[in-house]
Amino acid sequence: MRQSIELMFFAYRDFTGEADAILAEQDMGRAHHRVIYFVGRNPNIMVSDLLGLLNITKQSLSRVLSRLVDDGYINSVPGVEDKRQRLLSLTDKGLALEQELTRVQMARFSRAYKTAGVDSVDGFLRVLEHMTDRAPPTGTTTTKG
Amino acid sequence: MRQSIELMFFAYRDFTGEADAILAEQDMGRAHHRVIYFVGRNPNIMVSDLLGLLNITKQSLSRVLSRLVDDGYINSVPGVEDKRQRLLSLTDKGLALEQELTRVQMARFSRAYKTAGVDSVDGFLRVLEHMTDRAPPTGTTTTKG
DNA sequence: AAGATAAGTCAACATGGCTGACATAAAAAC
DNA sequence: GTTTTTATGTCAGCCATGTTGACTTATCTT
Repeated sequence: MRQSIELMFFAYRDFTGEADAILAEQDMGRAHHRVIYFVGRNPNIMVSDLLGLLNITKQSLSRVLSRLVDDGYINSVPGVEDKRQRLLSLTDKGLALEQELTRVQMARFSRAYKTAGVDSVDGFLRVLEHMTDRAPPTGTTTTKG
Repeated sequence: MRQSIELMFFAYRDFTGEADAILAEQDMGRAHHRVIYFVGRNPNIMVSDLLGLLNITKQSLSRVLSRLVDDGYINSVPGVEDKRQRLLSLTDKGLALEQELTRVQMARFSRAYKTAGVDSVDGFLRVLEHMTDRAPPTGTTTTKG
């Protein structure tokens, strides 16, 4: 049980470590990564929805997002139905970075999945889902009902 | 695969969230928690070993550790064999806080383990172990060799 | 005696959270 | 059509926690 807590700490630290190193090369941090990642996963997301996903204040987001837009990683276009909104999406440059970052993290998962044995994956994902406060997506890793 | 990355992010955030709230009541942060936790797990650990575990600089640790010693959460006593060392251990007060924090995190794991199904636990731990850069402790969650 | 090690300190800096206050444009409500 | 609410952005400052570099002290090792 205590072992679980400890593993969670080390696993997360190492999980984010590689991506952090790549980001550091472009003078970016984990915050930039999260924005790039969630915009990539949710194309044309509006700012307030992104805030909700990230669970941070708009002032915090602003510092990071402005930089990403200025540097051409993210497009910000006014909504057509509601012109107050800024709809966010990755540029080609942003997509490239997102993929590079995702690649190293996926590689870590692949390696862990392989060495732990594929039988372990289902259980891993099931537990992880139930660790969050969010409603677990129903019918996802349900190999067994 | 991408889902794994996302789950990892949310699971860790929510995993630390409850403890963060308790710590905030005593005007402490996650850094204090980590120190309390690892000192609790490694009684009479010396400072440089703790630094190695936490992977931070002594200057970073100093701010947090000084406070914990001053406020009576942690004992710091010179080593008997090597008087340069400061051996760290939890006081009763420190132990009480550590247990309170660990309790909420263990509760989250219990809940997740229960709802995900006990069959999932072994796989979860196996994968988590292999996610880290550290040599996975051999023979731990090995239900199946 | 000289050098290495364990620990601590001072100073300065970066990142990424936070609050509060305020501005603007557009939509919604009346 | 005026008012209010909403979506966004911005300025200013605070806090926690990480960093580097330089230097001190005590103690152990050689």
